[in-house]
Amino acid sequence: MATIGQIAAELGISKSTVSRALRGLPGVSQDLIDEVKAVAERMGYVPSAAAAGLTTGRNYAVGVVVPALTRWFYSEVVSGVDRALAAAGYDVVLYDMDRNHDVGTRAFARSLLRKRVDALIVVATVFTEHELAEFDALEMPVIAVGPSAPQFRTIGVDDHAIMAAAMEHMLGLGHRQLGYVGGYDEESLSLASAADREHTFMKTALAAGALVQPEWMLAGGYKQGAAMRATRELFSRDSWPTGLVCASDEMAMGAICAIHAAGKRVPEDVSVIGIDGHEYGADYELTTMAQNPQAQGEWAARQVVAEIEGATPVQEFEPAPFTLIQRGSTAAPGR
Amino acid sequence: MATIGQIAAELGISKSTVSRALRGLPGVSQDLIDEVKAVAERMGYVPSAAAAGLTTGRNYAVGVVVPALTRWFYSEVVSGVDRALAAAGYDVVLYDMDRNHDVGTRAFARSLLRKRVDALIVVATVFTEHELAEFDALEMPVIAVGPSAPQFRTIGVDDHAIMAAAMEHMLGLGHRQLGYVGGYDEESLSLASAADREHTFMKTALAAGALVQPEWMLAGGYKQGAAMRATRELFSRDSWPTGLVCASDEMAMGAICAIHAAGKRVPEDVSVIGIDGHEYGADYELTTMAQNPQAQGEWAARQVVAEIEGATPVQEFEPAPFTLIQRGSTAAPGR
DNA sequence: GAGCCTAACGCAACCGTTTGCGTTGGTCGA
DNA sequence: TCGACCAACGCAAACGGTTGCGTTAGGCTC
Repeated sequence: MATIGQIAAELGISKSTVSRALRGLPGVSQDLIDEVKAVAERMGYVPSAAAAGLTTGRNYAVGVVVPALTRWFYSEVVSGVDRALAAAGYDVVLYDMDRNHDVGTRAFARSLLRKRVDALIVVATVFTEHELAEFDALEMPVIAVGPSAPQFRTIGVDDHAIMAAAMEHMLGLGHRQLGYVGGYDEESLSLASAADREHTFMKTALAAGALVQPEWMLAGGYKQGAAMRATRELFSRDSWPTGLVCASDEMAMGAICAIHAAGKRVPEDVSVIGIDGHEYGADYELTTMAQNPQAQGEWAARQVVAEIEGATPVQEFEPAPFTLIQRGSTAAPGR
Repeated sequence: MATIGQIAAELGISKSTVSRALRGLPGVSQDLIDEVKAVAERMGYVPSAAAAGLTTGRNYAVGVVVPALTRWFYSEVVSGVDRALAAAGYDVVLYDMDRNHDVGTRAFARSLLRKRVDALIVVATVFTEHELAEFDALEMPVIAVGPSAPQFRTIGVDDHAIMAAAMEHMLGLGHRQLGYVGGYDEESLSLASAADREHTFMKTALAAGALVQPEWMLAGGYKQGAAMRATRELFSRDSWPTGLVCASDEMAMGAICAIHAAGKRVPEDVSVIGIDGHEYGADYELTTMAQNPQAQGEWAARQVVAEIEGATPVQEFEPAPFTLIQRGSTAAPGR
């Protein structure tokens, strides 16, 4: 509860000296520094970010905009952002859009319009022209995580490439009858990722001469439960693919559950591959093309801090790495 | 980028009048109000929360401390907190402990020590005596979500009661051979919830004369994958229970998957009940004792805002409601 | 028409820190 | 011995709002 002024009065010195001593700036003798710090500790001094920010113009806080915090990918990204930002001494101010697609009324109506943050990290969000103009007006660094956003520096996986790699694995194993579990997550604010993955699946499958029935294209909404339902229905019919390519690990695990429920075996009867690198995948013996959302969040956080501290922003797409984790859910087709 | 002073200069009036006009305070004619607002809009005025907070002492922000943002329960709570806080005009400053059990070095080293937030919401976290003393020193409202914390106003489900209710359902169906999927989540900062649920399971089962083999007590770590593994192992043996009580829905869904993989049927061969009310439960036909973490978060947020705005804090436990959602995963035992 | 009231606005101090610049006293080199 | 120089510290003006109080002018009452 004590202020710098009170510490100064207590010691009979000036506020400026206290301020410098506390921050380790030159111009204060070591003896005085020790003394000031001791008194500050004793008086329970707590610096005011508001007051400091007033003069310096820096808040040591960055805003994080996320479509729906409860979804796996987004929470992983935020977790990574938080970790890296904490290490750099910054706070994270959270904006969960939470099914509210109107970015403008949410994010802007709140602390963006109150100069509370030094920068912004937006996760998998698309913006209108108007909103982009507002961003410009705010004149703060903006970094995007997810599908490439041409307006900002973006980090994310190349959805075409990661799907192509997954297909390469399946086709390499000999699968030529492929199903797809994908669809669109209505809570996401960007459909680009889902569209790209589905597109590349189709293109790659057809190029390899694989058989893809229209009824093998399943809409799982990027959710485990929905994927399980859809897959269960697929295997209640009289024809099914030898391999199932899932646009996310959550859906893949749902699919595996449905396949078991249908009395079939993985991978003997049907192979399953996912995309994401979900924590639970190991227990499900799930083969997957793993990306690392936390690392992407950390990268974005470091980048944003660098820009705040003067680095010149580069406006290009930073492709996040992905790697095949081969486990027990994929094998050569049995028949 | 404009300030109040610049607006005042532009109009040839005083800063105080601009301030009052912008906030709709009395003492300004309607004509002037309109004029000020128009000029503010035109000049792209953005209020500074730091400057306002300096004089008022209010930040319109509350800190949220969470053990691990990526876990279902916590992300749901935070989502609810964010929604309610946004509605009240407050920002949320996030502190993800993220496997870092040392609350002191994380939360306190950051903006708590910089007076950035008006209050604190702590989710399922235990504190040391020292940390509690620090909280007291900060003199700000603190609300807890999760297991009852005697030091704070707490909202959460009564873990004994919710497990007892789940057991009542299973015992009522006639199950007398019960397995348990629980264990401890090593990422949680509080073991009380898991311990209470397991304790009540045991007590209730024994009181009803149910058979519980030691090897039917499964350690799922509150995670879906681990629960699946443990359950798979259980059903690879030669004796198994007729009903499986799971301490969380995630584990229950993992268990269902394992049961299917073992070639058994739900609920014909084994009934499964979960606790939580997870979104995916419906697709899994999962019977569950549903709680509502988002609603708990919202309640905590509203409570904290009330206390910030002067309400006298009441230091008692607020039991969160729960309700049985009966679906297809439970039935009377077949044999 | 004098006195009073009130709406509408200005003045200036204040919130807690930071920072450029001015002021000391002492050390050092020539 | 005398500037020169520097380390160590103080002064005071910002930063951008908020707020208590003072002032003014017009309208009202009796």
